[in-house]
Amino acid sequence: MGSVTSVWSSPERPAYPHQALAVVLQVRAGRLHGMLWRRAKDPFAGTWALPGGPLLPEETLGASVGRQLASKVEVAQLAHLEQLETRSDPHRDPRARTVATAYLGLIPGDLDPVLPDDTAWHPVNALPETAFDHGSIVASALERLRAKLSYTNVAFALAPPVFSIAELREIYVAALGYEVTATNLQRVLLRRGVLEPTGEMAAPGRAGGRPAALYRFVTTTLEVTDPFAVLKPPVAR
Amino acid sequence: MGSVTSVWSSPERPAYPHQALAVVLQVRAGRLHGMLWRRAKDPFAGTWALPGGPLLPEETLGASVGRQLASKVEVAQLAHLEQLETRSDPHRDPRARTVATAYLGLIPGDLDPVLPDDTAWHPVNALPETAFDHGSIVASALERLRAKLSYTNVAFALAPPVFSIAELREIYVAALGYEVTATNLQRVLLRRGVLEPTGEMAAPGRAGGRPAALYRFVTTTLEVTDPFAVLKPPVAR
DNA sequence: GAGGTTTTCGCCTCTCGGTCAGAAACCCAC
DNA sequence: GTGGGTTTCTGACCGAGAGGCGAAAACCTC
Repeated sequence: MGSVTSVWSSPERPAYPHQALAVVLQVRAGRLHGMLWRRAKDPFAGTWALPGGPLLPEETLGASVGRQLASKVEVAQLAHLEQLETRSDPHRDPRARTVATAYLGLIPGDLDPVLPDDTAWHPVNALPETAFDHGSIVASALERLRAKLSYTNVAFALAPPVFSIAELREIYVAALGYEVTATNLQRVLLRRGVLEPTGEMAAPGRAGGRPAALYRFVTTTLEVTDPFAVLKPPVAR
Repeated sequence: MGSVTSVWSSPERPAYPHQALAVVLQVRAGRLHGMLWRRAKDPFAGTWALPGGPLLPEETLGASVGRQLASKVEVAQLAHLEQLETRSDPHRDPRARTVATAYLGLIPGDLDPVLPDDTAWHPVNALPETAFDHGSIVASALERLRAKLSYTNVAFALAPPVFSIAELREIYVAALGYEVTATNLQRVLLRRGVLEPTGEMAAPGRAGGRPAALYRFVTTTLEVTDPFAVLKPPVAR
C-alpha cells in the first residue's frame, strides 16, 4: 500500500467526470425556498434535482456553477455564491461514477427570476422527492446558511437593497426557522456595523402604523462580523 | 449556452484526475506544525508539498486521504479528519489539469509518528516554499481550525488523552496564535461540558508548585458546543 | 521553616443578548 | 378633529457569560 502513488503514473491516472451543483435559495412569501428541476429521464425520473452539470476542461468549479445556472436564472441575480462540499461516493450516481462539488447560491427576495418549465421553487421544509444525494446536499446548505446568518452579514444576499427592520426580520425568521425579535435584530446588526439607516422612511401600510425607517447593508460582500463568541483574541485597549 | 449539458452525453463527458490532499497539523513543542514532504522531481522540485495522491476508482475521497496518509503516519493516530475545500483551477498543476480536494487532519500532541525521510514537520508560521497551491490550502486549514477551536470541541484531536489546564492552554495558544488565560479556558470548557476532571493529579514539576488537576475531553468526536453567539433560538424554559 | 513556583479559586466588572412596556407616528371611522 | 386601532421605535431592566485580578492552596528546594 505504501507507494501506491507510483502505480498510477501520470498518463494512466484514473479520471472521473466532475459536476458542479448549486443549492440556490431565496426567501419567497416569508418562506425559504430552494430551486429544483424535475427529472424527465431515468434514473430518478419524476424526482427533483439540483441544477448543475459537467465541469468543462477550461473552467473552474465556480465558473461552472455560474454557467449551469445561466440557463435557470440571470447570473447577476445571484448575490452570493460559495463552495459547500464535494461528494465522492462511487455509487452516488447509479449509472457511473461522478464526483460532485456543491455550491450555495443566494438570491435577494425582491427578485423573481423567470424559470424554465421544468424548474420550480420548493419550500425547504417541504421538499418533494429528490434525486441522487441531492436531498442531503440541500440539508448541508441549510446548515451552512443558518450558521452564517449568525456570525456574518450573509443576509445581504437574501434581502432587497433597502428594507425595514420588520421586513428583515421576516427574512431571518424564514431562513433560520425560528422566531427572532425585531428589537434584538436591529440592535445587534447596528452595533456590529452590518446595517446602516438610509435616512428614508417606508410608506405606512394600509392599516396605518408608524412608518418604518429604512436600512441597507453596509457591505454586499461576505464578512465575518463576530470573530466567534468564545476565546476571542484579547481586546487592545 | 442553454443546453450545454446535452452536448456532453454520458459516454464522452470530460473527466479529470482527482486527488485528495491532507493538511495534517500537530502541536509540537508549543508550536503548531504542518506535515509536508519535499518534492524530488519537477515541477516544484525542492519545494514542499502536502501529502496526497490520486482518487482510486472504488474509493471515496475520505478513504483516499486515509490511504495516502498511511504511508506517512499510522492512520489510527489521526484523531480528526474533515473535508476542507476543492480546488479546481485548470492550471493549478502546470503539467495537466487536476482537481484536488483538501482535508484537515489533526494529531494529538502526545504522539510522534515516524515519518518517511522526505517528510517533515514545519511550524505553520514559518513554512518553507510550497508547491502548487498548497500554501494557500494550508492557510484555509488554519482558518478553519482556529474558528472551530472556539465553538466546537476539536481541541480533543490536538490534546493528549489526559492533561492539565496549563497544558491545554499551551495547545490553544499554539493553535490560535494568541494568548488565552487558563482561568477562562477552564471555566468556559467546563461550563460547556466539553471537559471533565479525571480526579487524578499530575506530579508537580521539578520546581515544585501546586500539583495540577487532570482533565479529559468528554467526547472525542466533533461536537458543536456553542450554537453560535447571536440570534439563538429562544431557550425553552 | 522560609522563600520560590505553579495551580486553583473566588470576586468583580463589563459586554451583550433577551424581554418588556411605553412612547411615537400613522391610518381610518365617525 | 377626536378617538380607536395598528405598527414601529426607544429605553430600561435583567441575567448570562466572558475577561481580569489577586489571594489562597499545594508543592518543591534549600
